[in-house]
Amino acid sequence: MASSKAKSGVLRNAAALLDEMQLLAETQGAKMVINSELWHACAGPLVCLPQRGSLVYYFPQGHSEQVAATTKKIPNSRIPNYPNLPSQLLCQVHNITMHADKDTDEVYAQMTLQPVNSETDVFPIPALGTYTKSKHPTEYFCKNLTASDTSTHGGFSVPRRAAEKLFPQLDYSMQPPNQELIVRDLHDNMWTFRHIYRQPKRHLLTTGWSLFVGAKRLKAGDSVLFIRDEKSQLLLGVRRATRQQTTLSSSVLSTDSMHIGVLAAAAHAASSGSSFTIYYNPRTSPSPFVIPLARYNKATYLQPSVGMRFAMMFETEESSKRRYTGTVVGISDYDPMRWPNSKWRNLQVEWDEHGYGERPKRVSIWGIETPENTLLFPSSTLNSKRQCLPGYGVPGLEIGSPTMSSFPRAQGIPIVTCNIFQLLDQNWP
Amino acid sequence: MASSKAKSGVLRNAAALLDEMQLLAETQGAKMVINSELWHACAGPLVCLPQRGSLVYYFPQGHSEQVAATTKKIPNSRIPNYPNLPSQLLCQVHNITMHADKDTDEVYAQMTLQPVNSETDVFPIPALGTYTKSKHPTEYFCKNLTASDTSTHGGFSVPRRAAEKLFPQLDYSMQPPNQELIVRDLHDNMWTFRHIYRQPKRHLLTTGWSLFVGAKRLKAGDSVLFIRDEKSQLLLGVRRATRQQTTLSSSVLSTDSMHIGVLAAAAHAASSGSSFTIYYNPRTSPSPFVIPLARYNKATYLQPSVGMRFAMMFETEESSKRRYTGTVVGISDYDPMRWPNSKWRNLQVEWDEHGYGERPKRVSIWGIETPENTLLFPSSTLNSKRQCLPGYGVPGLEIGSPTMSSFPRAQGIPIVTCNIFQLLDQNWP
DNA sequence: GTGTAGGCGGCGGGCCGACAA
DNA sequence: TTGTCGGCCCGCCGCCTACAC
Repeated sequence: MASSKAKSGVLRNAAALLDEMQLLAETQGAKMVINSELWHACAGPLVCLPQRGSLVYYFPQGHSEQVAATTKKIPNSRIPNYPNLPSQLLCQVHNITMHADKDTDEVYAQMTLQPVNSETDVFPIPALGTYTKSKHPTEYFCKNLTASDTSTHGGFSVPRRAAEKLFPQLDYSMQPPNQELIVRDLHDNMWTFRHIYRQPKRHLLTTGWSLFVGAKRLKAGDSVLFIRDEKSQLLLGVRRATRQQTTLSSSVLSTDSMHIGVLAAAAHAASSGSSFTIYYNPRTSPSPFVIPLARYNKATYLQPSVGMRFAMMFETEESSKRRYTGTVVGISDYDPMRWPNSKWRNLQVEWDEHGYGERPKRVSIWGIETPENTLLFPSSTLNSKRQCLPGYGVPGLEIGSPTMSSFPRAQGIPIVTCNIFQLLDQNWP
Repeated sequence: MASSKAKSGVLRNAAALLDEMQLLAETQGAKMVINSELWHACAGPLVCLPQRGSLVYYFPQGHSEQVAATTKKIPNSRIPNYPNLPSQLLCQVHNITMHADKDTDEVYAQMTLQPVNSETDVFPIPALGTYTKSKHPTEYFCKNLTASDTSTHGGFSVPRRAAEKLFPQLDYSMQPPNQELIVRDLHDNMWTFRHIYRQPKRHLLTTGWSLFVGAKRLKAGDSVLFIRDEKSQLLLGVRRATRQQTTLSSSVLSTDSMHIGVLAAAAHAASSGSSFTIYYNPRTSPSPFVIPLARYNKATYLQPSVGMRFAMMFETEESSKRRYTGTVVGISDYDPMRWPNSKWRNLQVEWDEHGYGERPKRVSIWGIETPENTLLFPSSTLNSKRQCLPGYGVPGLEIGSPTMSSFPRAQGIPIVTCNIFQLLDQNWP
């Protein structure tokens, strides 16, 4: 909070304005609770958030990677070392909130992290109901917008299965069958679309659609997604094509200062015992850098070894999940000078498949599945269900469930109803 | 520069993308040289930039103020102290470039500052011609947009004197007199407007105007400004109303991290002897925080005292300058805990006039004019002309010059053709 | 089943006056 | 001198059908 002393010296009108803005921001933050399922739908099927009150490891290197990806600048060598900042910092999640950029609808999460010395050094924090639960929608579809979808010339062509699965049933006795859809976005804005079923048999959104495209500044290649949440509300989200993404909004801080700011803030919190605040941008960040302690412990229970086989989840073009397999070919520091003995991306890997969507040459142990970590914790993986921890549970086990089979899956992915061992046997040489 | 080692570990496609973006940004920065006069017109009549190669004092407190004003958040108490970072850091300007935000046209300057130990510890840096000279346009006008100007219904009503002064002469034998204007903006985009002179006698911009309003997303209350530069080119700039300004583009760094990043970057540069990069947003920052050494020395030559009379320049609504007078009522640390003995805003002042546009209750000595500092350096103020250092020279002396009198001045400001002593006598009790 | 293009009707963008402040 | 509004026209937004793949 701003102390009255700090304010007294500032320009009077400026201070008043600041107060007003701050209040406004806080008020909005308080009343504007983002729909969790829609947020996760926009974030992607692999993204999970830690729970409020839970313990996590914070990885400064991963946070730096997110800054680099956001600014599209690799930090130069002028970044100082922070000898007191470990490569992984045990923290309790004091607060976590979901947000979406007012302009771009880009989803992000704000977390306040409190460094702690041990797993027992925690502060009891009441959970906030289901708000921070990472709940992925079970009914949704995501469509990559075509030139026709985004042109001013016409409306939006709704994939048949999507309309049948998500939209209210049409009265097919009408000529032509049509209805008005009212859908809400991440900011709780209402959008109304005319949904019509026309010859040749197809579902279209006409009136209202171009307003939406214009307001969100959608271009061909961007995606829209519709979901039906647990209350059966129809909701609507947006995902930008990776090419455009956020225009690097510098003009405030130099990229060097951003990198320094991220590290210095964590270092200061670690040494002073105070909390610090970070933003996590799931679609910008190359990898998550706030990892639940349980997941970390599970993954690091066994030492990795060169030659070890593993699998890892990736998001497909159609916003579903796809497992790729590979082999660990080396274990070494990613940045030996700055972060010696860090577990961040210390596994050098080779992938069984090449081409179509590059995959990282270095991964962290908690980012992959191995026969070992699955073997040792079968019960916890069975309990993970679709709640959180995707890619760390054993999603292959659930493929046959009604939840998963109810939605079209990516082409070319074998439907596997066996367990993890069979799965690994099938795909691995 | 990014070391090859740093890159080798990153995702391959990500690294390639980053390189590409970096190259692109550098190329654009290199070829896209912003018109200095237009930049200064947009920045305002009081804004001056230090010269490349010159010596300056960098004030971390002022930089923090800019961050606070940008994010509209006052930093909380979690910001660490940087005992090795002095309240003013002597630096050489290694590089300075003018920029404008692609989206908002907001002007800002990027500076690379090299901390130096003394005035003799400098590195010879070739000046870049006139590029970094702070040259304010002599012929310009700035109009606050009305509801009619920005509505889709009509065009733009050009103030008579502006059209006559800046636009090419119309052929008044035509019925009605009209011409096509081609004007360039900060990004070198070309805009064409139909300029027509109609009954009742008035100048209007019609065709093309609404495109411009739409593209720049101008609203009533924003300002447009036309200038004619030294090559007599007609140029066009934009200024947003202070209310909207930049939407705080967080979602990357927490405001705390920004404040920490600013201070830590400067502290690191100071202790390691490396350079650091900052952005200066003249229309957001409450006060400039990179002060030319010469100006600082001139201002601090005499000790300020309680009861001292002074004058200070402010920008008027019409983008001209206006001098306000006041009295020093106290000298004390602005932030005694964090920045003891800092000269930043260490003067508490009272203003002779109240109301209409709040003025700061604390100022820095280099921000004001006193009879003393004028007395001691009369020759340098006479040489300053209209090049740079406005508000620190004695602009009152130039008011009678052809340059100044050639343009309409703000209403209600007495035209003063006397020197600074008479001026002070006139306005002060 | 879905992307794209031609046809064309209607509505609002935008140019002109008029009028008032 | 200049801000705003009524009138009105034509350009293009956007809804339809048609057709290709």
